[in-house]
Amino acid sequence: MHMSKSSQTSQAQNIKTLSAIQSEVESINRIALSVDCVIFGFDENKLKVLLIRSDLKKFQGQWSLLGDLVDPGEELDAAASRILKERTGLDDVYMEQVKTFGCLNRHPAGRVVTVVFYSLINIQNHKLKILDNELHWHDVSEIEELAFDHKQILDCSYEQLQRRVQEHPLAFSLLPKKFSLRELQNVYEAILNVKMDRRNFRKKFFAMDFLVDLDEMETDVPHRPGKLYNFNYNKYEKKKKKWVGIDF
Amino acid sequence: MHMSKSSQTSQAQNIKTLSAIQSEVESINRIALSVDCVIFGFDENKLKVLLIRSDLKKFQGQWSLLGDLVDPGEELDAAASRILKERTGLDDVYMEQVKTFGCLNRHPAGRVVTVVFYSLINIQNHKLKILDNELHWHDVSEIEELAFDHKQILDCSYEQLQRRVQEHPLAFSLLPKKFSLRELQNVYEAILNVKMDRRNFRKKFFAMDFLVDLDEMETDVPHRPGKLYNFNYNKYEKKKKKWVGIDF
DNA sequence: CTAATAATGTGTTTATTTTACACATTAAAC
DNA sequence: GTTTAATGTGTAAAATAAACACATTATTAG
Repeated sequence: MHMSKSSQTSQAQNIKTLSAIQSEVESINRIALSVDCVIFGFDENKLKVLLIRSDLKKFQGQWSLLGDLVDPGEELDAAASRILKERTGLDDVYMEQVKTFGCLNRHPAGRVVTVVFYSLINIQNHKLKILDNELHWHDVSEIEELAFDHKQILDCSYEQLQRRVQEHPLAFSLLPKKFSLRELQNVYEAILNVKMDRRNFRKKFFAMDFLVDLDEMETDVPHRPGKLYNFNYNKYEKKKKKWVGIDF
Repeated sequence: MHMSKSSQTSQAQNIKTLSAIQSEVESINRIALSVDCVIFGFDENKLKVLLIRSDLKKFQGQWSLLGDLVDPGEELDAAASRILKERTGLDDVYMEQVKTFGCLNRHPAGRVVTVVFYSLINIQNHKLKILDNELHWHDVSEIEELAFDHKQILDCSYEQLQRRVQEHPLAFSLLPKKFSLRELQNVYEAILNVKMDRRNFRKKFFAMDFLVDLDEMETDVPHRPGKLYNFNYNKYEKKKKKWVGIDF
């Protein structure tokens, strides 16, 4: 960052002292910083997102994403991890920064700029920590309104997830370590909102050669059980492709 | 954002008052917010980025991106536009948010979180406003070190540009309104750092059917002049494809 | 126990897309 | 007017993606 606004510079060299910058930071700064977490899960063949009842009067009764102010001594992703851990009990979770939302009027308490992260978690792995307010999974496709600008944030995060899941092996983070090809296809169909051909889907994943056949079968399914697989991230890291093309 | 840290809530409903939130914001907030602009241009068949000499003693002599603190009453993208306008004289420029960088120690003056935008401008359209410090175009491929964490920011922005340019018609923003197919190919080759087949490149763009043949020819080229085209954004908006696939 | 059900598992054919590749044409430079 | 260096064009081969049907297996219902 180049701080062009300051005029307290040593004129000869036009080089600012550190203390000049520091006081500049102190005086100008009237912006609060928060993080919001878009926590995606997958259940009942649907993409879900974790929401909580808003604790603001203005949005009473409405649902909102999980977020909190960032502590001045806290890294951004650490703040997001803290929120996730508090609410789901999980750490070591796939997380990615989405975008920062800073509209002047997005928060009724004043200027609050929020850095958004999305996470992918395996719903079966965790127990929700319902603390102050209700905490529930909601179908992403059925959400029409949220508190603050959180609908817009959710839409943006979902679109980013849709883009990323097509080029990176994210889908596995939504599933148990062992999964069937049917479950994997269900994840893709839910995220991308399309139907895929079962045979071509299998062919594609076997051709990639990142799935490990565990020689185990599904249990407790009301039909012929399928084989279980897991994803070999090491193999992926070695072989992942860099494609170059123009397509729009 | 759900502000779980506060304990000054109306206990019955667990609903916070606005003033409780406001004072919370006031007291907790010790983080400064800036924007940084990664301004890309294209010249001499190379991708360029606009840099300025750092005005911080600690980074004396090093180059840095253009940035500034965000005014509390200023939108994030407005701050980025302001910087761009100040330095290049241009508005109405392609701009996209990249990511927010907030490492605790990224700025020597204290906690400064910065929202990064990249812009694409046509170098021939503007006159640099060299104010306090030197302002120069640099080959992106030759930059090895920058002040602050700006090298990391540049790398991240460049990678985002590489991804985006393959799926969206951004390249045109780096060229004059009228351009030859050769120039267009040069932009892609510079950004993606690959060589492409001239015939296949032409075939691909003609098939897309977004280029308008202007019935004009290049002038002042030391060889047979090529035809000039421009890009029809309206047609693109109507026909752009949503592709769905899995590829990694 | 048997039959019906509902899912898994597997190959081939066709269409589409991408890649590789060569020669005639045009204007500028000498 | 000859040389030079770029533009402009088409086709064949290869790779990828899409469409498509039937036998198999475990569970469920009768």
